[in-house]
Amino acid sequence: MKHDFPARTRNRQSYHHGDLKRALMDAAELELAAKGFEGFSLRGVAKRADVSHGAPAHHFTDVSGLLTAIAARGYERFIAAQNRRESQAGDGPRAKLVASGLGYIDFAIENPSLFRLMFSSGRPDKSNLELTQGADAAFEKLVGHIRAITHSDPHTDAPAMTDVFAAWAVAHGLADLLIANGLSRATFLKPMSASERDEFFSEIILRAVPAIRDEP
Amino acid sequence: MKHDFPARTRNRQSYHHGDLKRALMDAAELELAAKGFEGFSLRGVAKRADVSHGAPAHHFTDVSGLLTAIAARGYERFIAAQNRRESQAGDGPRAKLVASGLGYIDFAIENPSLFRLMFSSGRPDKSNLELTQGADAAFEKLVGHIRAITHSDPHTDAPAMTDVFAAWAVAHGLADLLIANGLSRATFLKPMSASERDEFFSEIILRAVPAIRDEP
DNA sequence: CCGTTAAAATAGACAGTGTCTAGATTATCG
DNA sequence: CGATAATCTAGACACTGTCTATTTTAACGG
Repeated sequence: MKHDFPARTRNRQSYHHGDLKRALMDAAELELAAKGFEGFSLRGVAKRADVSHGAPAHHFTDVSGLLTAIAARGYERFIAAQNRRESQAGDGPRAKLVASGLGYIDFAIENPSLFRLMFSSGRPDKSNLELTQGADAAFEKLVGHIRAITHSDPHTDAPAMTDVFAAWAVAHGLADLLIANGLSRATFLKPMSASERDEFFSEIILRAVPAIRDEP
Repeated sequence: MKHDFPARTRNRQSYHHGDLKRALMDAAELELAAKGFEGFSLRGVAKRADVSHGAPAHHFTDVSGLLTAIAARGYERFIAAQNRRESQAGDGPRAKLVASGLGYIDFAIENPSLFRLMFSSGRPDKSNLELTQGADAAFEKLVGHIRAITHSDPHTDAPAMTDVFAAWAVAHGLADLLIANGLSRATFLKPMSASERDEFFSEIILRAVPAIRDEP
């Protein structure tokens, strides 16, 4: 016998958790937001879920597996953030594109560590199906906006695909610079209110897809 | 007596290294390039420099100090990469701006981990003087390009500062997406040669600063 | 309902990490 | 030449991720 004292040192009704997988993902998001991307620890996640340090392995294999799951779920919120902005936006396809970009930036500001995990780290397993599905969905959303503006399919029309990447690069660049605090260089001109900031970003996003490409 | 065997187990002439600080920085860049940003280890750097694991602390305090120094030195190469492109470019200020952006991207592709360290990680100490000087120099370089195009000073003229951030965001977004492999979505249309890729990026960068803003 | 089997969760061990500290070695300079 | 400071070493500590044996519980076929 290895353990000569009761194993149940944790305050939980049953030995089995019931829904540990989800609980671990919730705990992992908290850990990520609290400790940041660098200080993230698998054992810290286990502590948050009030579970032994080895428990996560059974559901996620290793830390990369957990982070992959977190990143995949992140795409849902990522798309939700864009939808939120789009529903508040005006009608035209350009307005929708701009709103989508603002949602992109919203998401980065609200979840900087998760954003970095998803877009700027090699940690999630990019061959994971759920992850690639999330990324594909986000990409196709953007593709749809450009199609609505240009009336041509980016998947077969190279100039339209250029528009896709121009818009993506601008939104991504703004978001990444923002959470790296690079924009503090801009606001020293004058501190911006929320609506001023939206206006500032909107103009920059609009430049990515020149009006000349609009189809009536 | 604590050490009962000769302390000099390393194949070096003298106990003192001579130029350990520089040697550690070189080793750290190798380690960063080899193990990537995640797998970077201070002890691994010490091994590369053939020095005890505690030696780096004397020159850099801790791992953050070493990474800060690496990031600061990274700006020199970052600016050099831009200068290389600018010297090959045509005359006009727009051509110089585009070249600078292509250099931005070159740097990211050639040093992806270093790029991430500099722009997308909280690890370097941003209050460090040499680091902020490097970042400022890079920023002022861009400011100069926009000033040459618009003939107005971004530091006092808000529209010109908007141009600065538009150009910065586009270049940064393209670079960051590239090293995250996001561009693989574009090249499935057709694989691009180096010059085609330059053309592709150039067009996108140009959109950031509309021609209407040119001053003769 | 019971016994067997699979799943879920535990705690211990191991190598590796960053940082701290005491000690050993050497350069520097009055 | 001798004192002092700088440099480097090696051991310790707490922490990390992963592996393994073990315990507890759920699920399910008879």
